[in-house]
Amino acid sequence: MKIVTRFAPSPTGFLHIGGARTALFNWLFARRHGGQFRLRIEDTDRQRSTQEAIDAILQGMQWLELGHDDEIVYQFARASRHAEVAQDLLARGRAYHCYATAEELEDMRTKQREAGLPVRYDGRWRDRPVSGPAPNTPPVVRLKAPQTGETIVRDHVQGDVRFSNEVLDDMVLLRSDGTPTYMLAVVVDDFDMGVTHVIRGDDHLTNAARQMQIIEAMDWPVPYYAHLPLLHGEDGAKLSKRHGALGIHEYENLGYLPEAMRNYLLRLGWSHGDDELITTEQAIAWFNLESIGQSPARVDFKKLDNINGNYMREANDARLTREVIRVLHGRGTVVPASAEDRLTAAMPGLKERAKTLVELADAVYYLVTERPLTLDDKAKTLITPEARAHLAAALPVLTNTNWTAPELEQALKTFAGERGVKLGNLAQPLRAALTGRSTSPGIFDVLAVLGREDSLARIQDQLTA
RNA sequence: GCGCCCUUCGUCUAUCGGUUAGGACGACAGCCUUUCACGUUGUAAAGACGGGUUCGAUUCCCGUAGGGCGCGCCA
Repeated sequence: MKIVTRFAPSPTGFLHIGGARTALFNWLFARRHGGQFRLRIEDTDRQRSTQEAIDAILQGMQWLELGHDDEIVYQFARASRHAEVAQDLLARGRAYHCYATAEELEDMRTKQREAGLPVRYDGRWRDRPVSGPAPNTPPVVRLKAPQTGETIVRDHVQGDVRFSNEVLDDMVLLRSDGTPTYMLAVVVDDFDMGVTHVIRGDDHLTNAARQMQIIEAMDWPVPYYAHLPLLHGEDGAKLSKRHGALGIHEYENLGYLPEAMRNYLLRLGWSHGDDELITTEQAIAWFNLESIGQSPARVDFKKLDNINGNYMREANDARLTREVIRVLHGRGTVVPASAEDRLTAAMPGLKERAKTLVELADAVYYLVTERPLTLDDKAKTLITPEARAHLAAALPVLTNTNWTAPELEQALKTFAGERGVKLGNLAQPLRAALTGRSTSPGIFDVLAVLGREDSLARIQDQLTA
């Protein structure tokens, strides 16, 4: 069987972390089986769907590198096909017109609530003879759902989930204005797109039962279902802006690498023994529905940071240089072209120390700023009169040393030994003078990357300051 | 209210009836060290509760509690 999965977001907001995970799982499953991963924009809610949201979703998926196959399906454009299916259902006697008004239904629900009864459509138009007087209001089309027996969703994550048909009411298929509802549209589109596996959030589990009723009324094949437990925020509460329901593009701005994000998202609900760092290639080889957990997970930025740090260290230096320059530009920082080579040269030492691109950008201050440097507070305290004396004395030694990290190290260690000063007491002031900060990559690497001229001048700056 | 789902360290998770309940993040402590990281060693840390089934339950069943989702002419 050719496997087809789909990601079907509604463009009423940005792509958040939960949606991104759903997209990832669908993508992985399709890739794993050499199938197709399709994208469908569920824009049938004309009031709330926006082009901005569509763009945000597309950009988010592009950033995550989750490429879809085939054309994007825009659900609204398929309204006439949906209506056609509704007519078909009507013709088969599996659906009927309902003339109840919104007010009437609201009234019905209120009464049901008050009486402590389950809130659902009571089927008041289900068996009315068509020959009766047609009311003035335009009707909706409702599914004539089975009233006895049960509908069983055979879910790959949740197992068999049984719903008594008594609790599922006759859902609206076509609104009074002739437009399709979500329930109908999903079923028709999934069928037309040849979707074999529906992988989506847990919040659709009950919908699955209702959708199955439509599918069965049409005699269509029921897809395999996999409903993913929802994601919660760090505090366990529902995902909200504070802790995770950020648009996925925010994670890009926060300085995360897409491959790290994928790894993190994958581990939220899916596992492969004790493996934590899982490359996308491995994920494609290993991904399966059986290993998806059944309980909801919380987002944890600490863990994300850690994973991102791991990927940063593995990342290519030239790439990180490009990325950090991009972040710097975003901040309005001017990066001289000459700094690019320095950045790349310093990258091995820099990336060891950063968990995100943002941290990386913070750390490259000394490479993209022209002297004289402005020292931060901690660095200032390192430049004591005694430190100045050490630096002054070291200057001629440095001047006469071959400018490579190993040779500089050798020279300065010897110098420190002869002077009877601990290397740290020399290295820290040196670090302050060269980088303007109290922390940086190894000081000999800093010297080497900065070069003789700039290094000596920066030290000189602190002697005369 | 009705229906459905979920419940192992603070967090993500492993375990597919028999383990000293494992790993990772985080925390704490040590080592390494020119700073910060990295790395490394170690410590603390979990089966919600109550019943069953079984020779034996974290694991299977039921109930309770807690959390979540759904119950629209929204998606």
